[in-house]
Amino acid sequence: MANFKIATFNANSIRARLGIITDWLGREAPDVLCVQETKVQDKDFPVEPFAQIGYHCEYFGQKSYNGVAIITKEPPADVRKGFGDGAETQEQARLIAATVRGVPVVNTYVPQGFEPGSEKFAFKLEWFKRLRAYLEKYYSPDTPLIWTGDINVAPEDRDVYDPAKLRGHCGFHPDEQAALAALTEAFGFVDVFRKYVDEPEQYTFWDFRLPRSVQRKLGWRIDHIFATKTLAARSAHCFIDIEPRKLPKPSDHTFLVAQFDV
DNA sequence: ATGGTGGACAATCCA
Repeated sequence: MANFKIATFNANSIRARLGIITDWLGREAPDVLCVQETKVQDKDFPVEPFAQIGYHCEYFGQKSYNGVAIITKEPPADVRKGFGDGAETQEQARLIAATVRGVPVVNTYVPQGFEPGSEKFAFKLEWFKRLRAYLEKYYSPDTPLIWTGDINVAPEDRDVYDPAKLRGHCGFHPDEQAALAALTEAFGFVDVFRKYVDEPEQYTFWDFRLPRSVQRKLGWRIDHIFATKTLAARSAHCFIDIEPRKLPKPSDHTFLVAQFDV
């Protein structure tokens, strides 16, 4: 069995974080890095810096906002961009899928949702239903599949810094947790990080607007790696790499990594 | 105390 290493990272502009990402790839050498919020049109995607360190890029972007990419050592197969469900009215580049070394990977940037009661919040809840229909169309709960990315929902109380205060806020609202749970239960998804780490205060996101949020542990665990049961049974490790968050110009998210024997 | 900062991109929008 060979080791399969996958990571996810919300870059908040792939061009602004290029050095952070290429340095990290050089150090961790994953088979796959899934990126969200690339914030770049396809014609301007920085393919060259990745090619120079031996990585191939598949990307689906738009001007200024959103944008996702799958960066791999070996060129992937079966690349798909967007839901393709006809409901992508205003351009919303939030999903890219590919099969890497035989492992199907779906990388999503789930809508942030603004605030409960808003149109954006309703769009976010609906987006989970569209994702479920998409997954049921192309994949099966009984075969290996990874769903990863910035999911923009903290599943449990231990996944936010102050559950009593934050309950009902966007990202930690019961309706969002129910929407996520409906999808994970439908597909039997295992939260791979929670297979290995039970402790609270394990975060992947810290708000830029809160001063010294990392040092004060004011974080959220909203980036996830989900695997179907048959694949999760072959997981070997999962961890949050906090080091890039300590760099001078970090993203507000950090890297989440999982390994499988496949 | 309803702010704060960062990025894209060219006045605000998004997170």
